[in-house]
Amino acid sequence: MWMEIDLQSEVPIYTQLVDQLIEGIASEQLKPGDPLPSVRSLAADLGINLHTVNKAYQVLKQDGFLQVHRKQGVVVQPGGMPGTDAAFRAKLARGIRSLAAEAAVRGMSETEFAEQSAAVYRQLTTKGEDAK
Amino acid sequence: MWMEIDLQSEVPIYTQLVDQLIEGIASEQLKPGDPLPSVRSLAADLGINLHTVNKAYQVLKQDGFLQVHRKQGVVVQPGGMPGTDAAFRAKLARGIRSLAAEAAVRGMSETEFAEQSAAVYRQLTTKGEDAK
Amino acid sequence: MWMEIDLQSEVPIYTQLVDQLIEGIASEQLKPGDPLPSVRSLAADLGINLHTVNKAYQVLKQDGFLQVHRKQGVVVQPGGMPGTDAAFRAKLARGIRSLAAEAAVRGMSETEFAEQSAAVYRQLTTKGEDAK
Amino acid sequence: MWMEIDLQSEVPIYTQLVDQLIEGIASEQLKPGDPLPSVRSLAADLGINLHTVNKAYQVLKQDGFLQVHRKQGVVVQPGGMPGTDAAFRAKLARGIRSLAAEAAVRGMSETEFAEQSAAVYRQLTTKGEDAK
DNA sequence: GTGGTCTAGACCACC
DNA sequence: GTGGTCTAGACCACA
Repeated sequence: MWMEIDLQSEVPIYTQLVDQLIEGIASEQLKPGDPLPSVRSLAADLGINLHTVNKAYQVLKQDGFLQVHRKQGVVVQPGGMPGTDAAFRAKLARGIRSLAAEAAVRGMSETEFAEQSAAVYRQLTTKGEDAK
Repeated sequence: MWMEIDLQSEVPIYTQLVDQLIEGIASEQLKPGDPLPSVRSLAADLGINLHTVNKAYQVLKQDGFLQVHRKQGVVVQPGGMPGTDAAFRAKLARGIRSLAAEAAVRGMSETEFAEQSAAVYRQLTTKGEDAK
Repeated sequence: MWMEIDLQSEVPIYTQLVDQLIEGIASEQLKPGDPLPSVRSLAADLGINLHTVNKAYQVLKQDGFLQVHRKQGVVVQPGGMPGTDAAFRAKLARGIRSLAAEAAVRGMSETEFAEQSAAVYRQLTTKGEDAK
Repeated sequence: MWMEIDLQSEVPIYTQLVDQLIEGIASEQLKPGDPLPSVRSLAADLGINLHTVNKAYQVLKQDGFLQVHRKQGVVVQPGGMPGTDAAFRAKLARGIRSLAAEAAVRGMSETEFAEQSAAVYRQLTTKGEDAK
């Protein structure tokens, strides 16, 4: 598996997992319908507890990014991803505001900030190209 | 004081304080050298614990946004704000990556995302105009 | 066969089967004495496991809705259905209580709830009319 | 605490907790803003694990029935309960359909069924009167 | 073998 | 003291 966990990080392990799985979908390394490793095998691969993996899967299921089948395991949501609903836009605005404020204080200009945002977005969504 | 605390939020109170103080500096409602309320008075104003305010001030001092004098109290860093050092750029990239990935998955385009970033930045830095 | 299985559902497949067979009897699409498909053929039709179909049949046999003959196969109970015994009334009360409580909390009135119950009952028992 | 857990039941403990808490709100034994016991104390009271209590609280928080504060613990949602949204109406219809089908098969009439529904609803919402 | 549930015990951040 | 997170190990229902 192409995931990496930083056990020393202050950000919870399950959150790291959630982020990386979303990035995997964004970069099309994970496509709708693709199967994901079972909680047990992924936990073993990463050297963490299966409950931690399970929590990440539950969060993503809750948000509509994954489906958990009774027996076949976990798959990437096949029928289209959830859109930019109000909850997400609020979350996005909050996240950007916090980052933008500190960037502004540290002297980064509006265009620099916007370009940085665009650059990170582009890098993410074209990461999958390397794998081809 | 123009700060608002959401006790129900999942984000720690001291973090909300830190964010709002940084936003205050970004919008120039707080200028270099400006005095900040004492730990005691701010805590009383907001109805929160002394330790919580103190922690926020310590974090901001640590990052170089504030100066804490034993006797004269707390002031906004008078000698220029810290710049965009490597640590910040890393933190910024991480923050944006997480947001950008979810935005991409939810169908938001690169330009939409960049424009949203610019819009939030602009709104922040021009908020102070109202107060004039 | 007119049954539909939702593999993504959180409710077990065998429970979905049980429910739909009971609904079939309620709507008189299945009448006392009617033969049911063999475990093998139904499993094949629905693309599920033999054991799953078998478990559903066993549950229904246990409750007295079906008769399972070693050789002749499975038939809908010919000699009258079981009545509203104490066990069922308890199960019914438990089920309704859980639904009614959430309905009440969400602001649905008693009459609304009762009418919804009646409406669903009526829809079920008249569904068979279409097939005629 | 007025809750009772049946460890032998096939229904998960956390689900029993969820149901009873919703019933408590429906009967106004729990009013908006009321504090709930901490996960630790409730777990100790009921003789179960704190994680089990926590799961119940998380489910109810997710559905908007509870708020979890950082430190004051858990309280009943003060600002109005969630309404009868599409998700709930679907869940309600599914639940009633399953019960109504079996009731019909067992010979319970539509009016009996509707009256039983109304009776259970009324008993729930007037239970709080006893406590007065 | 899969996820779901439960237990037990631990450490941490927050306040 | 509160909830949040993580680990470890267990049993069960489902398929």
